[in-house]
Amino acid sequence: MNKKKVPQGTISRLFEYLRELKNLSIINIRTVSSSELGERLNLSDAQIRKDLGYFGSFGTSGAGYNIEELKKALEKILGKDKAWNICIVGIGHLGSALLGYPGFKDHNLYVAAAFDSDLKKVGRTVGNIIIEPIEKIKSIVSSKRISIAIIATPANTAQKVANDLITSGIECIMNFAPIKLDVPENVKVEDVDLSHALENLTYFANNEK
Amino acid sequence: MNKKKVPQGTISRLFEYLRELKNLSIINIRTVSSSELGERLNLSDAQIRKDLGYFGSFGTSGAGYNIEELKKALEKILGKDKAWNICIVGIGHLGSALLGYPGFKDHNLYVAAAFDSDLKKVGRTVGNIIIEPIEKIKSIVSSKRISIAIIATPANTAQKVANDLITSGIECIMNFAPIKLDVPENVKVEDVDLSHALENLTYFANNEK
DNA sequence: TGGTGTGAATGCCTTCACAGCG
DNA sequence: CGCTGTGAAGGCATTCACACCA
Repeated sequence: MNKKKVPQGTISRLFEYLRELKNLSIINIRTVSSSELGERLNLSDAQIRKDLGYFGSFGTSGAGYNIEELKKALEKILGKDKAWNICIVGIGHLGSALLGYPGFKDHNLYVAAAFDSDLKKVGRTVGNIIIEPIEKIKSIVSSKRISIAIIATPANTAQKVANDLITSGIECIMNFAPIKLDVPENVKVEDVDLSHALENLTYFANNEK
Repeated sequence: MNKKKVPQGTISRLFEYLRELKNLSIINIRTVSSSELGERLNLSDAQIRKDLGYFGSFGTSGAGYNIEELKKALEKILGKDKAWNICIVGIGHLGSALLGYPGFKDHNLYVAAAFDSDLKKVGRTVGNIIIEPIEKIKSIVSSKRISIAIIATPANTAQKVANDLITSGIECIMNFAPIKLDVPENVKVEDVDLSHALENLTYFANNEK
């Protein structure tokens, strides 16, 4: 078991492994080798063994990995065995879609609050969540023990919202606004800016053909 | 001017530079140095100079970069001076939100078609786009010269959709489905899987505190 | 003098290759 | 014999450091 820093991409790949293990489990396969798994995911066998190596030894020489065991181990590593409260800030087009997103519960995530600065929206119910005014972030985030926030506001208010969230003790932010948020080191930001992704594509379409 | 392979992250950062240059331009600043720009974006000055160096020399020794000039240069490099047709496949919660997303036109992107496999949805109009049956992908994508597709279908149909898109000559795919698409080398895929981003966050919340 | 452009150094991640184990 | 686990090698991206230029 290696205590060195785990590389960026390793965590994302562990989730891919877990997804694929579930698929294999469904079709009643019991065991898989790193090369079989790699072939299914377009990754090298060495990559997979190395990634797993950061967290322990899960395989059997000559036989590969027991799928049920590895699944359990990965679920533990990745925090899939616990539930998390999340909130969504900014209930525009995107925020509304997220409020209705059925995939959260698959990951043990529960939308515990929603906020918007527009007083016309405040008080409305979407799904079974009441939209709260943005001023209540501080009280609600801490009282409901929300650890993950999704920012779906316009760029110009995102930093202010982030600041409020941080003083309320948020741990993680998923940021849809097209700006780089300035946050302390102990807060993790995951940027999911649609424009950004699209921009990468237009660059490719423009240059690589 | 360097002809070597441009690193992964450089393109994304060029877009950040461009955004920030626009902000500076608005407040009537004419010139910026790599270190000033870096401070605003939380990046090192060397990083910025290196990134720009892949495409040419845009600065003046001792003075920094002329903002208007650099803006124009970046827009050209990044293909922001052209318009692109896109389509959206899978008009569920997410696909509908994307159809209503006002940000596309900011990037010169035009939604030229929408597809869904559910015949109850086919024929409906969202915004001013008629939802077409998924079987028409091949004919419409090529006839309307669509270069970018957004896949917002469930995971189990995403690969099939991708195959259809590829045979129709699509160049770029933005993939919201939680699977790794298998595509030829000349097609660029940008994964924007919400689950994936959320998973990274739960890992952080679980382990780094 | 202040700031660019860029080879060289560093550091991180992936791939290689193989000893060792079941 | 097949496959894991892991040091070593290799490759790619970022950072350093400085010659050179306005």
